[in-house]
Amino acid sequence: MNDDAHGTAIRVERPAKTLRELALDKVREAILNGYFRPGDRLVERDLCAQLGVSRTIVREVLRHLESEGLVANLPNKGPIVAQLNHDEAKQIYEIRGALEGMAARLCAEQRNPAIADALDKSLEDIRNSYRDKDMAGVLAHTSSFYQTLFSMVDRHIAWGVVNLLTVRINHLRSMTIKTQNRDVQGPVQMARIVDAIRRGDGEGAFQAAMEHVASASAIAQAVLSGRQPID
Amino acid sequence: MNDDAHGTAIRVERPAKTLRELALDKVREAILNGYFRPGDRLVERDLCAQLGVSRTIVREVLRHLESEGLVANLPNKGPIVAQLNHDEAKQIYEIRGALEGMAARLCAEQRNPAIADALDKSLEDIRNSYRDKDMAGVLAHTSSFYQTLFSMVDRHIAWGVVNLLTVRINHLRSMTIKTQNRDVQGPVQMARIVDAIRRGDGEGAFQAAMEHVASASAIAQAVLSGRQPID
DNA sequence: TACCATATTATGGCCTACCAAGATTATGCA
DNA sequence: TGCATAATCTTGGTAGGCCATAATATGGTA
Repeated sequence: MNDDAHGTAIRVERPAKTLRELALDKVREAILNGYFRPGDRLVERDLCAQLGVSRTIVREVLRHLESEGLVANLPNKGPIVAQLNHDEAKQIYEIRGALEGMAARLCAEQRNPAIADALDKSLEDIRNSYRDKDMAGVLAHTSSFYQTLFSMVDRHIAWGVVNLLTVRINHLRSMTIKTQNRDVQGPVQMARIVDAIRRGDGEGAFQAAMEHVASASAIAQAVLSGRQPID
Repeated sequence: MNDDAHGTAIRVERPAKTLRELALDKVREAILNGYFRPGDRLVERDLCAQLGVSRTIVREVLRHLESEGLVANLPNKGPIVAQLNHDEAKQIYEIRGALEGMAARLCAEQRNPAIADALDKSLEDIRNSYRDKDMAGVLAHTSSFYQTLFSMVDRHIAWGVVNLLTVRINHLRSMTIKTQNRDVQGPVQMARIVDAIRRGDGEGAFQAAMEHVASASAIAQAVLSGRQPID
C-alpha cells in the first residue's frame, strides 16, 4: 500500500521545506531585491524579530549566505551585506564565460537535435518576456536556457557553480537586460549559440557563448561605472 | 601608543579564530583524512561530545560543510559524509581544467617573467617533496602552484571556486600523486605550462593546463574503477 | 571648555535546556 | 510467530542566558 507499489507518479510535492530553508530564501531574496543594501549590517537579533525565528536559524542562514558570497563577516563587527566591486563582477562573468562556453561546446559535440530544440524553446520564452516587458520572466527564462545547456550534458556541478556565482551579480543582470537594444542583441547572441550547437560546431558554440557573456560583462561594467545607458 | 603610531611590524598574529572556525577545520580535516568515511552519519550530539562544543556550533559547521559539498543532508535522516561518484569526480576535474586553463592563458598573456619564475619555484618544491616521498608536501605545493597561477592574474574568485571543488576530490588527489610515474609525469606536464607561459604562448599554456588536469582525471577514474595502479 | 576616565549599551560568540515530530528499534501480547 | 504499541534516537526548532569586546554616552576635573 506504499508509494513504491504504485509508482511515484502522484507523489505529493514535499512541502517539507524546513523553516531554515524558508528563512534562507527570504533573506537571500531580501538581499537580491535590495531590501537590504550592500554594506548594511545584518544584526542577528533584529533579523530574528523580522523573520520571527530563533537566533539559531538566523545564524545558520547567515553562515550559509556567507558561503554563497552574499554576506561578508567583519571580525569583531558582524555580518554585513557583501558589496561587489567592478573587478569581482568582471571575474564572475569571466568564469561564467569559461563554464558556459564549455557546456555549449559539449552540447554541440553531442549532436542531439533535442538539445537545440529545448534551447530554442527557452529562447522563445525569453523573446516573449521581452515583448511583454516582463523582466522577471526574462531573467527566469535566461536562467532556464543556461540550465538546459548544462543539464543536457549532465553537468550539474558546473551548473551549481554558475548558479552560485550568478546570485552575486543578480542586480547587474537585471540591469543589463534593461539596456538599450539588449532585447534584440541578447536573443540574437543566444540564437548563435543554438545554431552552432545544431550544426555540431563545438568551437563555434564555445565562441558564441563566450561572446554573449562578454557583452553582458561589458554592459555591467558600464553600469557600474555610473554611465548607465538604461531604460 | 597604539600600533599605528609605530607601524604594524610587530602586530601580534591574531589568534582570533573563533571556536566555530576551529571546529569547522577539525571536522573538515576529519572527513578529508578519512576519520569519517563517505556515508557515515554525522550525529549532532556525538559531534558535540567529540569536539567539546555546543550544538549551536556543530549545526553551523554541518551547514557550512554542506555548502562545501562535503556533507549531504538526507531529509528526515540527518547529515552524512557525502560520497563522490565517478561522474561527479569527472565533472570536477573538467571544471578545474577549464578554470586552470583560463588562468594559465591569462598568465601567458601577461608577459611578466616574474610569473614563470614564481611557478618554477613551486615546481621545484614539488620535485623536492616527491624526492623526499613527502606526499603531503606534494599536495601542498601543487596547490600553491595553482594558487600562484590564479593570484598572479588576480583571479581570486576563480581560485576560490577551484579550491572549493578541490576539497571534494582530495582523497583522489592523494591517490593520483602516488601513481606509478606520476612523480615524473606530473612535474613534466606542469613544466610545460610554465614554459608556455614564459614564451607568452596563451593557447599553449591553456592546452598544457588542460592536459595536466585531464591526465589526473584519467588516473582518478582508474583508481575509482578499482584497478588501482598504486604504490 | 577641553579632555579623559568610567559607565552603559549593542552585539556577536557561545552555552544549556527544553519541546515537537518523524523514524527506528524494542517490547510485549495475542 | 506476527503485529501493534511503546520507548528511543535524532533532527528541527525555540528560549533565554552568560561573557567579551567595541562603540557610545556620561560625567567629572583641570
